Amino acid sequence: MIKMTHEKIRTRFAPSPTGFLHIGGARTALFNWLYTRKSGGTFVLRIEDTDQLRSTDESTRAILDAMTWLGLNWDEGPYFQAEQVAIHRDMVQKLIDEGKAYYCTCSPEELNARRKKALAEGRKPKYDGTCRDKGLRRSPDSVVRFRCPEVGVTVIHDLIKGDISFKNEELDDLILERADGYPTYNFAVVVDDARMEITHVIRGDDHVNNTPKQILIYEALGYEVPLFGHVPMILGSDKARLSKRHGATSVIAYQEMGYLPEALVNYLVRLGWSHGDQEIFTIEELIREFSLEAVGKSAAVFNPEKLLWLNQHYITTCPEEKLLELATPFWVKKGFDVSDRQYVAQAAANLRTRSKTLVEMADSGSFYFREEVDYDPEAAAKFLTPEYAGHLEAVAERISGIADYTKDGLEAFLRSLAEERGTKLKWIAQTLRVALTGRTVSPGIDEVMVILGKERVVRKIRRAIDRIQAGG
RNA sequence: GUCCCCAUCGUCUAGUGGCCUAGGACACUGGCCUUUCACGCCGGUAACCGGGGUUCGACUCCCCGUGGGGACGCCA
Repeated sequence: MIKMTHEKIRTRFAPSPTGFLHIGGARTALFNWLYTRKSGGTFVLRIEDTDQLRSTDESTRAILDAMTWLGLNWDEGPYFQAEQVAIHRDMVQKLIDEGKAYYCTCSPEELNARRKKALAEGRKPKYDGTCRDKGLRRSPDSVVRFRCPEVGVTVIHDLIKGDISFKNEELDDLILERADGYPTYNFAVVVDDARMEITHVIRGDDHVNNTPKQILIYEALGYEVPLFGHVPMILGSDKARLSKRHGATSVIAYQEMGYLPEALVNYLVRLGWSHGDQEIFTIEELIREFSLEAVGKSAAVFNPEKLLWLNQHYITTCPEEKLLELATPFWVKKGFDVSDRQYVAQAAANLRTRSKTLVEMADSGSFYFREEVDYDPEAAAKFLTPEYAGHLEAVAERISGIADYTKDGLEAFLRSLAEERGTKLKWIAQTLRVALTGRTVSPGIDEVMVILGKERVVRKIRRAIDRIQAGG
């Protein structure tokens, strides 16, 4: 309770703007966000755009949009790393002045050749120190390398994985500043995290091997070393790193496929983190219960089926007004008239228990919006026949006389009609189903009739009868 | 190749030395409900990688092996 300001937690999410927000990145951002919200800290967004060739504004935009969609709001930023080059250069100079870094003129080609040779000979392909003690000065194509300690051990006290130690001799004299004057990732990330006073660095565990080098740089610069938490990777069904081969990996793609952000967040958080046997979490619960200690240490396989299940859960349980908002755009995209909100809301409510995604809902509910029924050939061949035409005629004739035009009233009407006509409800229901929806699969036919309303029902039945009389 | 990490049902996981003849969830599956399809309800199949220790007692601790992942860029 004392020194609150000093203990305030500051985290960051630092994507590089070279593509869309990836599922894995989204989970990392989510863990950072939850950890920060739980502790009342500050969540910083920083765009790592020091790679001038690959960074694009479109990617930055896309990443911001995806985070917003997921509800991962940030408190500071976005900061752009490339805007800090002057500071990065000062820091590099400081290291050179102190003898902690040196200029190197080995060409990329040479380095590549040496790397290949080392690998072929079974050695670790680290920089061989050619320029380390040459005392070179800056030149047009020189780079700056870190003078890495050759003895000693560097240990990471990881919040998720526990202590991890590395022998410094295994580490490399990594490049700090490129020939183009821009800092490399491992240097820029240290300077920026330190300057932004990041207290907890939560990131993917593919960064574990970079961490000892970064710790050494923090120390060389005289900065305080933050706490680290490395979250395990997300794998595809073949246990290989998740990639496009395994299906959609972009967060926005899931939005387009009709997933709810709540579902994706809930799925992602349970991939690696757990809280007893609980599967469904509200955001409030997550903020309350989340902890890095409960994050597992092993990589997790991405399972689209479970995501689908969660999506269905959120579709079936969200409030009706919310559902209307969610579903409408997908029908708009199909070119349907959605001006009657009441009608759209009823259609969506009617379809929610049988839709795993909003796209599925929009597809299976198209009949609600199409005047012309799009008959499934097989279904029409089986039910839109002279044999069943009488059922349709009867319904069309009697429908205006149905006083209790509700689900129950219609069910009673159809049952008595079946009895009257000496058949089973099943045959009348299926025939009606094909006439009204074009398919043999649909929501309960009485519900469909209620939502469609008498006029539409009669029009569709007339059309079906015409079709039968025309001989299919 | 070297270094680092990991290892419970097909998948996500619970489990922190005895409560485990290992629990939940997804998927799969049998049944019920039923105007089709879903939903819902009831039930089922399915796992502690292998070998050594430590201990009265190991899924839980230690070691080795095996398997998987990651890193080894003037990418991040």
